[in-house]
Amino acid sequence: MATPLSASAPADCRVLGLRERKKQRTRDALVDAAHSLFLSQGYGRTTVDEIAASVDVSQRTFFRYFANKEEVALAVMADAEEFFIDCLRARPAEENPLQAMRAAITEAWRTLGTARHTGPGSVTAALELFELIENTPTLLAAHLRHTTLQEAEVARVLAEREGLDPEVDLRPRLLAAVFGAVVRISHLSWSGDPKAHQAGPDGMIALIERHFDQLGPALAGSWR
Amino acid sequence: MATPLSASAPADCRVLGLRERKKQRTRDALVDAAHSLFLSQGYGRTTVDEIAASVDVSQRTFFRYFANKEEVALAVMADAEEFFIDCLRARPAEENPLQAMRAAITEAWRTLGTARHTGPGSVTAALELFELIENTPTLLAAHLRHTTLQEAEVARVLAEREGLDPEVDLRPRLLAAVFGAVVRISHLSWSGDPKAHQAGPDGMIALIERHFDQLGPALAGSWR
DNA sequence: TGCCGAATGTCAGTGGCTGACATAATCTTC
DNA sequence: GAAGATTATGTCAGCCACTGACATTCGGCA
Repeated sequence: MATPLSASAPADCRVLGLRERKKQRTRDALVDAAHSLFLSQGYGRTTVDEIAASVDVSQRTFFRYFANKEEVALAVMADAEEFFIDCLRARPAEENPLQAMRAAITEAWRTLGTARHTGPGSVTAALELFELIENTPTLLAAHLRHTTLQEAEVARVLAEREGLDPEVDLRPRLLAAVFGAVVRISHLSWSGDPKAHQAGPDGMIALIERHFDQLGPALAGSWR
Repeated sequence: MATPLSASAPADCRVLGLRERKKQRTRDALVDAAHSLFLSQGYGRTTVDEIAASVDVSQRTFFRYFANKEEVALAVMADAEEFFIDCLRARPAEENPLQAMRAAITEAWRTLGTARHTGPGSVTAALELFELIENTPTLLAAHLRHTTLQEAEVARVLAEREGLDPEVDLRPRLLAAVFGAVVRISHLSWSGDPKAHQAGPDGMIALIERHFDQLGPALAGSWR
């Protein structure tokens, strides 16, 4: 379902009607305009009117595309998360849950990394978003909430892979939540470490791997 | 520092001046009024004006006590979380990190459970809040954000206990985040299970323990 | 008692967000 | 290709969360 990152899909432009294409274009334009405004002036000092005006649509139209101001900022992230879930679903059944999750997230990052290297909707642009989100309380809150919703979906996928009922067995939801926590801490480390930014997606993958490797030791009885 | 739950501290009323006591009273009144309004009408259908009016205070005053509408709803939770951190700090140094965390949270729940059984600010009232938070997107988002801030503090405490630098060693932040995830899933299970509500704090403790016990199995290679 | 500072009230204004209705653009069907 | 059904958009009015500025009142204290 989800294409790598939100911006206009190159294919299937012909099959969709004019109406759908137009909608996609204004949506993308809104996301791009919002991003550049947010990154240059900051989230709080950017009004919805500004965003709408810079795409020549009314404020009312903006709110027909996005439920609120946060959503336009998190749209790219949301697509990336959905893409991760698609990757997870596609993992072979032989892999155990933890293996599948780790494989899915590195695969997701690598795919997104090769898809587009520049411009709005690129990985580097998406990475800039992390800083913005982390430094904007409202955005961080909205992002965390969205993440927990995705975790519920991840838990469902895991339960299905293993033929379990997620209402009864605690492990799917537990693993999904722990996985989410590890990824989040990795993102946090990433945005606190300028060196990691150069490496692009690979740097992020390496960071996530390091954190996963420390998961066992962190939960071990003694840290000595 | 933190007293068990927010409502008026019984002691030290005499030492504080009239001014401070009055402030504490209006603050508590605002929290109580907000809670009963939120629980009866819902969060979204309650205006700040209503809350302020039912305590005979101007809207402007409300916003001098609470930065926003969410804060008044989460005030009790925030105090409880801070109390947990105090419990964690007080754990003996011999305990390993995971032991200390588990001990601290059961201790926190037990203390809060025995402190007050009825009325606003009681544990049962606090438990009702979980449902409200979980069913109110805005509140859930704000709560999750606040939780991650607390996790940073937890990570600092853990690092200090073990004489580590939380900037270098990944384990403190990792364990704090995983712990937060486990507690959150427990809260979620709790609010989805009416049976658990009867047992009060003990029911919650039992749920958290069960989830912790499943943490190892969830992270194990195979689930078969 | 009288002064200082802190808490509160009032007021005006900004900005996010929504419902209702009218208009204009696309899609459909003949 | 025109009529009519859908759907996207604009406009307008309004609610509500939140803020700055200024005036007023109240508690602390000499």
